Amino acid sequence: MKKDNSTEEKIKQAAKEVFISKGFAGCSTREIAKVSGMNVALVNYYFRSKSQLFALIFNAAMEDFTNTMVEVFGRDLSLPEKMRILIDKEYDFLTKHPELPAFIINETNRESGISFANANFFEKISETGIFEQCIEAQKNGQMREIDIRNMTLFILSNCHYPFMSKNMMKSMLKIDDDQVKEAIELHKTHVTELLVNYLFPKK
Amino acid sequence: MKKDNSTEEKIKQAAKEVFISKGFAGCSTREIAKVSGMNVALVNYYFRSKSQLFALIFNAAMEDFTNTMVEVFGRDLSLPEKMRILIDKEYDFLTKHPELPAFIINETNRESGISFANANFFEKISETGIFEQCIEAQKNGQMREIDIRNMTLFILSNCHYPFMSKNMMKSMLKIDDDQVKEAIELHKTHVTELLVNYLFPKK
DNA sequence: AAATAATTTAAACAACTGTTTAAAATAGTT
DNA sequence: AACTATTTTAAACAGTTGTTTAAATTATTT
Repeated sequence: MKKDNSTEEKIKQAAKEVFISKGFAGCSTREIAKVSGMNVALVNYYFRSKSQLFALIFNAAMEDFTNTMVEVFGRDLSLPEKMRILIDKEYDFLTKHPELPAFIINETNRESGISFANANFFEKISETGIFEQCIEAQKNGQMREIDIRNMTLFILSNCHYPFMSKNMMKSMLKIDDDQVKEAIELHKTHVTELLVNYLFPKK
Repeated sequence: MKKDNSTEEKIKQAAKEVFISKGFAGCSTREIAKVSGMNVALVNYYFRSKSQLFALIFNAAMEDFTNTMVEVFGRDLSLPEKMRILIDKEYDFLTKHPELPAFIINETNRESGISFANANFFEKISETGIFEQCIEAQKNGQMREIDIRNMTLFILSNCHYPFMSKNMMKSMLKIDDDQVKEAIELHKTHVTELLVNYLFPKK
């Protein structure tokens, strides 16, 4: 009945680790069992099937993934301030969880197509009032006329992609881990200026 | 001995299709055989193993993937012109091959780590003289002081991500295929202005 | 204390995995 | 025509897959 060091929790932690780094198709229930220190039967005893365990992990990851955006958009700040803080927080989060964007995008593209419990993302974003704030700013000429979807795409592209492409960059540009880290840190400041300048042009 | 409709070519085509849409771990040799209309033994008869067949497909995909950049950078044009044409061509290419960026990034992140035959990408880009052209433009104050690695990352982020995240966007923003297509087309023009304005600021 | 419920284990299941074998069919050469 | 080399086939291989079973162990309740 204890929640912390229970078998259930151990398996969930192992599943999180294994699923996120190898993907649904790239690992087996036996591997998850081994990492958790338990056996195969226990995985299905607590979670019924590989798919159900995966859905649990995926939805939690999705939640983490969208949290920052909802939280920052909900604050009482100007749009440029929100943008700067959001990018900063996204880079912080992704530095700690660099595998997450690739995991989510991959699994979202899987043939089987996930149930997607976090489809209420749109509502959550909507409730922050960010849309109204953008429309207001656009009316006042403080913000470029741009669809919110494109703005979102800008943010995600420039925050997620650098982390997703780490290994590709390493190979293509023949640089090592430290140089990648350095490049990403520098990139954050570029991205901030890039987006703020474009979305909220002076003059 | 004929090259075109041979068994070998049929299998290669099927492998390309299956590998790119499902990934190495997400498919079996039997599936590739079935799609090609052949049987399992023939796959290994012509390509020795699943891994070797995959390496073939991956390297060809990587080649296609980097071609546009090498080709456009090699032209005799100003940097802003190159940038505009490159983005246009990337979006064209990715409209035809939307699964490619996710495929390459995924497989590059696989634990096993691919051999990466196309590690000469850096040389190819280097030979176009783009680095010298950037340094020259930066000296003349026509281009922002930015590392070429970050410039590359900007281009890739804003071209690849929209296609990779198609399905995620569909779910998150609750839009359909047509709206995604529309948003991406519009996004291309934003990306062009975004990058050209930032990299080559007026004044 | 015995009786009941929850958890853990080892073993089995059928289906599928990548790969190999050896025989059959076809094509090419002499 | 007979002979050789290439291609194709069906079947088998050993190992892995997700999942289930039934017995053994532990915890909880009476």
